[in-house]
Amino acid sequence: MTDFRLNEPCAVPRRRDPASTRRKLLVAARREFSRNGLAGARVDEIAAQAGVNKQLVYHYFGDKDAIYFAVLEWMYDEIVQHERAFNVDGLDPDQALRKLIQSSFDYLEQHPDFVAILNDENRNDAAHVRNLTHFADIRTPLLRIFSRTLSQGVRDGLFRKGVSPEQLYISITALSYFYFSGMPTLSAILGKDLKSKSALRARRKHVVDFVMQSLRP
Amino acid sequence: MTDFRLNEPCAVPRRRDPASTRRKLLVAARREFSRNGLAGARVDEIAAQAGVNKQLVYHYFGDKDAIYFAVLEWMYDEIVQHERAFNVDGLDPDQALRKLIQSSFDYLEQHPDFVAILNDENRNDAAHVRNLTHFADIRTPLLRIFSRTLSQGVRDGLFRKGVSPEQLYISITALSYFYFSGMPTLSAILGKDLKSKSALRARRKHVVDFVMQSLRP
Amino acid sequence: MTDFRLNEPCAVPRRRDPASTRRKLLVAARREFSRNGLAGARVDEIAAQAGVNKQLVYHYFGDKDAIYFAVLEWMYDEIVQHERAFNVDGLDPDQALRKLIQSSFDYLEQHPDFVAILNDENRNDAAHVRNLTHFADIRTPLLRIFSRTLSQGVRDGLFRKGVSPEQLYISITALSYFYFSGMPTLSAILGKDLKSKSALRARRKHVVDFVMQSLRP
Amino acid sequence: MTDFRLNEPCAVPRRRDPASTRRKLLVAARREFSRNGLAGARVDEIAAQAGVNKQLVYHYFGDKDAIYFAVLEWMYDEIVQHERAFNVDGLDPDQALRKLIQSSFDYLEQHPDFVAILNDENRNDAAHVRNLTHFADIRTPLLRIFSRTLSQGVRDGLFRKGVSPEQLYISITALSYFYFSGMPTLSAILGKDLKSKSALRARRKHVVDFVMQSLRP
DNA sequence: AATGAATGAGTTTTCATTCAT
DNA sequence: TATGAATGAAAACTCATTCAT
Repeated sequence: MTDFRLNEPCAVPRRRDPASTRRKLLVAARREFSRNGLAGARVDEIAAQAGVNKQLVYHYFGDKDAIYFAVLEWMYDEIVQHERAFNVDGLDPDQALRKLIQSSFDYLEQHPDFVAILNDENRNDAAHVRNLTHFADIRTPLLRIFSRTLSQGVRDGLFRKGVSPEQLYISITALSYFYFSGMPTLSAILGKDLKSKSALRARRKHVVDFVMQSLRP
Repeated sequence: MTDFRLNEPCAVPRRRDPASTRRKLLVAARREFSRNGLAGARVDEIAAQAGVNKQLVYHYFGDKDAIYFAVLEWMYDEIVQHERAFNVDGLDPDQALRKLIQSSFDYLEQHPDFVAILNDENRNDAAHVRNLTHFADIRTPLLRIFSRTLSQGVRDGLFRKGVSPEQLYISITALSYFYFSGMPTLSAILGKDLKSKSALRARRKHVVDFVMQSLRP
Repeated sequence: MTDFRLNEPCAVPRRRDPASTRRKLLVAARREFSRNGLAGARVDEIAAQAGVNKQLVYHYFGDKDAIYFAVLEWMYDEIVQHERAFNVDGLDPDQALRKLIQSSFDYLEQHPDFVAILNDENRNDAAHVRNLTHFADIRTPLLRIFSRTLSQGVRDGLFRKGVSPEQLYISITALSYFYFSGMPTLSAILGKDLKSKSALRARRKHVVDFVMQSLRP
Repeated sequence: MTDFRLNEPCAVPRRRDPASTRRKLLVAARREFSRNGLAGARVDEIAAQAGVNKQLVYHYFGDKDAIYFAVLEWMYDEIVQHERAFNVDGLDPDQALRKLIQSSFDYLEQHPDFVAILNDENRNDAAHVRNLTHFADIRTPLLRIFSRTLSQGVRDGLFRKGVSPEQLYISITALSYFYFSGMPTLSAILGKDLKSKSALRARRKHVVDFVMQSLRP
């Protein structure tokens, strides 16, 4: 707003920075969509939060749906990147699985907007997510790790037989995801604050234990 | 259009049936809110689906928020009633817990609109649910059953020690709830239809097994 | 605006008069569309001119295109009615044709908005007019009269042979229509006011003479 | 994107061709205005069709109205040039008039965008056309030819007396102009394709005959 | 001369809500 | 109790125009 460097007129930073504008819009949109859902989100609010003219939403993305879609793509890219970075090489199945569970928990804790937006998508029958190019590819790396870890654990006598890797994948996700996604209602029902440091620590431990105990031979 | 019985102008049957009208509005509203969320739902659509005039929404409920709240109360009553009817007397802890898990799964399967609406509530920080009178009471009966069953199972040497009944309650709910709530996205990720008869049966079995195995001493 | 009959509370006229509202909207729309074309017309302006809330345009018609279409239908009905009322029975071909020409001239003079809207339609390739139900029916009565009058005049030795009734229909319309439709430009080119009483009288006479002279045997 | 010839930065050929750019914009604008009218035309579309940046419309012309005006001037110049090239010297009045009528018909057939834009101008009360410098001059040459031809024909006993050259000018124009301007609606009414080769030939002949017959003594 | 980002005012359309009967 | 007209505020989206490079 105020320019503090009087002697460097050409160094005035960030006037006309399309990449930055686009990014600011996406950040604001992600926030707005996660708070209010697709239907409840306001284009005006997105622009205001991004600190730019409303028309730029249309200039960069086309319409409300399109920027929503761009947010989904962004979230998707983040996850793919996160999972690509994930590495359990050298760990025994027990350690690998613990790490997987914790990683899943931590990711959801750190990305509450992801949880919120995904819930809205699911209510809407994943209408947009379906159209993400190669969306299904998301499963390959993670499921492969699950499968390999599980079968190796079974072979090593660490895990019991008969557990489907897909069901296990759903269950591990469920145990963390629902905690965050259902937190407001759960807090009301249980009458306690579930997002306190200690509550989070307790839940994280419970999830790991719950799964590992279930897999005992 | 034209009434052919001239002598009984008031005998025209079923025009004016307040109770029925109210019920039809609630049914339509539940459907509309579950499909589109609070923000996305349309008062026009609710009235149209109920087959009555839009003004009656305001006549019976006050405003959009109020009918949404009425839907929440209705859902809440249903659950309370369902849980009140729930009975594990005479069952040993193992059987009781299995029944609890299955019951939870079945209830969610049969009430997809409940799942959808609750998700929207959670995104909105449970703003309305909080205001349900005695909402917290919902926990008492169910948690008491959990606690009793769990501690008795531990005492009987059927279940391992150290599992918090609250965490167990969350986990059991999570394993079923997330399956339904995340179904559209999960289907896309896993590339299979999760709402088929066989998929539902498999998941139900997995959830019961997963929990029971985890509780082994 | 002001109610002058104080003693008849139930006679207070025109609060809630849907038919009147719809009519007022149509009148305002016809005016607005004729002045500014479909693209240039403003829904706001239509509502303001009708003295009602803008939303009523959508309530009664759907959208801007729909009220435009309704205006076209109205104009079409007017013409059909006008032509249906047209009667040359008992007149000899010469008199009948003169009457036809004058009637055509007079109708266009009295309906300048018709001319303006039709021009816009034509620029837009008659996109809407095409969809008027039975639009083609408009030709039947008028063309039939032309054909009959013409052939009878030929038979009676009043008119020369070899004139196509369709060409004649187009020409008679053209001679009047273009005068009104092109009036602003023509006035500028010729440097005189073409809509003055005397100019109109002169043109009307010219058109009749021009056609009748042309048909001489 | 990157220029690889470091020593001839300005030698990049044909980027920057002001005259060509201006021309391309005018061509695109004429097309756009004729299709959509002044109100319906889009500056974006004009630039896109011209294949240049939108800002150049403002650079070269000022604003939307100004480029519209430039199109009118262009059309006006074309007509003036066309009429200046027109020559009936050495022809007897009969032949001269036939040539005039045919020329008028042919010009309109070949310039449908002229017809479209003029219609829009007329709906708008010729607001822009009025301001064309020396616009009225357009009449001088053509009307003079009409007057001379007509009076000479009367003198020669070829044409009847009492026909106003101005009315004749309007009528001749009307008979051709309306055919093209009203073609979409007329086609719909008459149920036939009026722009086919044979239909055009028939109309052209009819117009010439119609006028010449009318002028018989 | 040329580009594309950025702006603000406007324009259509939607929607919850109230009014009159 | 029931209906449909009517309203005003707000929302999405458009568009001519200007700015910065």
